[in-house]
Amino acid sequence: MSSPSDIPMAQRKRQLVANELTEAALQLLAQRGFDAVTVDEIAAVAGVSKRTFFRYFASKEDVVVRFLADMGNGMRAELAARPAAEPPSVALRHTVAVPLAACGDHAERALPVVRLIMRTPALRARFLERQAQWRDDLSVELAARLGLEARDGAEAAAPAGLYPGLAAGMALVAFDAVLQQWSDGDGTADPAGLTDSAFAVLAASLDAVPERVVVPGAADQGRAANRTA
Amino acid sequence: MSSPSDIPMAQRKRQLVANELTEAALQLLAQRGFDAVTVDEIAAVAGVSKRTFFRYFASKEDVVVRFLADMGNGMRAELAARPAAEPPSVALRHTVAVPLAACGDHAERALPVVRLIMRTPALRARFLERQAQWRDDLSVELAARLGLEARDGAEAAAPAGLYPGLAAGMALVAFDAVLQQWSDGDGTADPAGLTDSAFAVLAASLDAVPERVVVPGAADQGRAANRTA
DNA sequence: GCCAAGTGTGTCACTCGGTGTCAATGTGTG
DNA sequence: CACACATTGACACCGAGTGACACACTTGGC
Repeated sequence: MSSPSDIPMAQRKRQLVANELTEAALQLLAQRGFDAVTVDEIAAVAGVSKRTFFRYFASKEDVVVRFLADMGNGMRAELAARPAAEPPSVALRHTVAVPLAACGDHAERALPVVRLIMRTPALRARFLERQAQWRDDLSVELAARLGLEARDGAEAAAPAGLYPGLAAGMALVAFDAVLQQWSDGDGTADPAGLTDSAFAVLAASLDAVPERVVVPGAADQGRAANRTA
Repeated sequence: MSSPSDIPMAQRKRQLVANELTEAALQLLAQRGFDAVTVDEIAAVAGVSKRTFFRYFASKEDVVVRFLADMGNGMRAELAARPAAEPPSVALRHTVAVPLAACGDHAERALPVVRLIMRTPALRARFLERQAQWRDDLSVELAARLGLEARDGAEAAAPAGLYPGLAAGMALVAFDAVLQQWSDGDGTADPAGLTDSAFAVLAASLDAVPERVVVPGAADQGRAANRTA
């Protein structure tokens, strides 16, 4: 970037190639299956070389998973933006509900991709790995939100240190369960409704925040759990 | 196997090669990292050819993940063996506690492997994929245990249909969190204690079984949740 | 002892995912 | 026009994984 004016130009060209590549990839992969399509084919359809494909995507899985990757970024931002007064169950429910709702709204495009991911082992594995990353992100966001500052150096193994990770994990279990139900069906199921149902099950544990935490919205912050210091 | 008498013979030879292979693999991989070791090297150390390696393991990841794979089988069996009177939180806690305790007992061998898996993206991904499989297994086992028979044909998206998957998922979130904490530390942490702490957080939701389920052991199964049918 | 049949293994050749390198091209700046 | 910089294609290369074939080795029957 030698000058400010070529940023928009080169940037747009880059974006255009990326779109072309994802378009070709999703088309071919959804149609013929993940293993039956080579990277060379995808690149050829997009009009570029194999080498260029790998300059845009880290792996063959990446093209597909990236398509849903924005979800993760959106989630962390969404959680950070939720009012501090909300109990964890509500804040986390909205956090996962946003990308899920996006899926439901663009079912025509999202459903085939989600289905492809869910039933292709290699893609499912990469997707779960990404979810684990989201879990860590949500975990620190949640800890900060609740005033449970994780001391970076000494990571205490106390229950209070376990809660954020567990809560974030639970939220993502719900996320995954909804996605699975939705992709198993014919797309007519409502992700929002499924999300509400799932969080109705999880809410009890989500709002039982350990330690000295104040959760204004919750009627009673039972400091129940705290054994095995 | 042309005769019954060669089953023990050939079988033992097979087992011996498999052991040799895993031994060599774990040794090399834990020492030099996953990407820095080729399958040819592993096979050479074990005294066989690359081709033979792939006759025993489906992939390079498989050698490592298989080492912890028995966990999954053990879990389903353990859950099935728990007394029916136990509330889900207790039954599931024991279910995941068994393999976790096994890790703690054989820390010398298990810790390096767990560490390798947890911090190698490719291995972590495959491990999570396997956990997803366990989740499905535990889910059906749990449904059977609670009398929530999943009609195979028509998979209803009702809350009652969501619960088993969520509960199993929560148990595995705890499992994963404990494993992560344990592998991050120096191995002196007690998996059993961590497991108890984790389930103390999750218990409230785990025992809130929706619908007409009877959980004898639980003093109070708040059937709070059940909105948005 | 010899000869099937079956199984495990090594070798070779090959495909495909993924990476490093370099030369060519294009684009914006002085 | 000359210069720097970014992007690309072409090529070579490595490693994972697979298919095919030939060569052992074991086992059982004659």
